Amino acid sequence: MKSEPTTYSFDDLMRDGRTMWEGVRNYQARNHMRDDMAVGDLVLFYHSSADPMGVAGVARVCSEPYPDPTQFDPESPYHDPTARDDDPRWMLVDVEPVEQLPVMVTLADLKARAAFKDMLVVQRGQRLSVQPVLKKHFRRVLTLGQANLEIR
DNA sequence: GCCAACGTTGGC
DNA sequence: GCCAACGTTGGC
Repeated sequence: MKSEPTTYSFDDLMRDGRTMWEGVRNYQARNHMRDDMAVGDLVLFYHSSADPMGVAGVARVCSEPYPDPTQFDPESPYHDPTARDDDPRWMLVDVEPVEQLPVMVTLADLKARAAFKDMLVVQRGQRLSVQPVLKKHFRRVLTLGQANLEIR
């Protein structure tokens, strides 16, 4: 999951303990949250448009998908006037922090390694803010980031 | 600040 | 249903 750290960083998530992944307004990204994520799934938290860019930490999905309340809020920058109460358009999940990576794994790191050649986030023009990660890539990021966490 | 990629909108 | 125009994302 990508976030611009000036908007919401991994540090912010650690401070908050939990957050709604609000504001996703892309159908494919929404579908990943709505259809492909389950409570307990681990997430790579990626800082985009930042210095440095890259994976800052590991988070975990901690809710079922539910309607993004900001779509109904006229005050919100994510307000969607076409969304109806009885037919919500945008869904989200909550996430909680698991571990900050002791060593951030930057986009440059990912691009420099053949192991990540087929990882979506390093592909040119890949803008999806919520995207699937192969287990082999996830493991490798944990290793490079010197995470304490291990996954099976 | 630039611009390639690419999703969405709306006229036809 | 096509596709040009337009807006946004996000790396550089």
